[in-house]
Amino acid sequence: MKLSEELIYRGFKAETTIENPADLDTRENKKFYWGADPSADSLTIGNLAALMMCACFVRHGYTPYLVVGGATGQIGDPKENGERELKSLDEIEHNKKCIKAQIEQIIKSDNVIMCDNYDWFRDMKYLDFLREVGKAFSMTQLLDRQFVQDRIGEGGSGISYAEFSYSLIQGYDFLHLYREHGVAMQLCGADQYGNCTSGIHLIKRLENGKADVWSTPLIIDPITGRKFGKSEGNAVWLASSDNGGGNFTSIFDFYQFWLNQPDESVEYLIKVFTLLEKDEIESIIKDHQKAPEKRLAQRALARSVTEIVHGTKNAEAVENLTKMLFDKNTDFTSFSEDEILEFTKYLPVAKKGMELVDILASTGLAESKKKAREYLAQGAISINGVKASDDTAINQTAIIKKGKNKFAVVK
RNA sequence: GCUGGAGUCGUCUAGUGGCUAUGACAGCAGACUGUAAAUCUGCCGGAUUAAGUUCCAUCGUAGGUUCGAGUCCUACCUCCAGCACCA
Repeated sequence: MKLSEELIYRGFKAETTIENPADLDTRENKKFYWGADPSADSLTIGNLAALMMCACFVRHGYTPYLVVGGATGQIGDPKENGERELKSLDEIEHNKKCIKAQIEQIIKSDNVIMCDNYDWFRDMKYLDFLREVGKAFSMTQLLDRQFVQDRIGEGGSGISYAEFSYSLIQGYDFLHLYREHGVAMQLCGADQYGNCTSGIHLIKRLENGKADVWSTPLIIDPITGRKFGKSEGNAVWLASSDNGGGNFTSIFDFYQFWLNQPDESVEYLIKVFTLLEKDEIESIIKDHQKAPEKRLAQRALARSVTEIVHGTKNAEAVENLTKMLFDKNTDFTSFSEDEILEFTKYLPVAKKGMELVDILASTGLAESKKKAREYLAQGAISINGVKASDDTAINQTAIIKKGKNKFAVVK
């Protein structure tokens, strides 16, 4: 499949300045740029969708310039509904490192070029910036942008000068990469399209050059219609919370997230988030439609995404784990030492001898002891496959289950 | 700078001195299912208890008035609108 065909097949096409997608196949300048701000110490599956698109370009011979926004991250990309908290410089430094590692894990290619826009902003002088970049923008145009309109005026939440200027900074990135490396195309999520066009504008204005933007639709939660992202509070993180990774998403939960996708979304998600070929996808979807209760498509999706993000070994392990934990015939008391040991790598662990309520709270199965009691009363908790309703001490090795797909090990 | 309006749970929202801060969405759990969707039921600040038992917190921040404050007063912060100043 040609690049243009694949992009459209996988649903990676939203607004773009490229009139005929087929131009992408024959384009001489096969360099593109994509950027992410270090606003957290992990990317989410929203970023992953854009990265999968980048990977698609890379597979077709494009050279990626991947920018971590050390400078833009210090300002913050304006949201629709309110000013962002400024991050401390230390935090940004830390976030940059984490995000870089994640990007490298997903875009595997020898000619990836990683950049940090702080490198070219560090020594930028304010006056120089205004004279060169500021002069190239008309205030009317800037004020006309949708998010500015949303935030200024009746019912708006206001916007600071700093955030207002964000788009110029990002625009300058594009100009810089165009000048220094001859990059003439930017990839982005549809929400960034406006920012990207600032770059095009600058390149045209100052270099009399032609540059393009290609954007991918935002990944929308099909049920709620909201996008997946950290601002929405329903983030699925790429970083794993296993081995003390804080509030991120454990590999097991990550896998479960995909496995639980409704039938209506699975085809769309599998195209975006996996590297499976068209005929593979088609045959999976066909089989899936014949027997949706087998969740074949969800399984393929979950396996494949987990593999991309967390590696084959982890993906295999949680897939296995899932099989054992969800098989109706499983006798929970018959697991071997080795199997239990394997569980503890991916599931929260509590020491035996503790009260059940404490176990639930300390493993995070319940957010608080109060919740733990509530779950017990509702019959949401089972021990080794048997429903529990009382708060007793657990003195043997056991698998605790809360709800449909949250587990912990007592050992 | 002046005048007026606004700030309530993750989000939107009701609440003009009276005890228990509405309602919706999102989220979580139960039933039914296929670890799906839809539907029905319950929960939805924290701790504590055999127990809705008791305690604490909470309507932008800090004070005050009052037996009693989300509600009234004062100051401050943030936002919006209009006017003025400066152009």
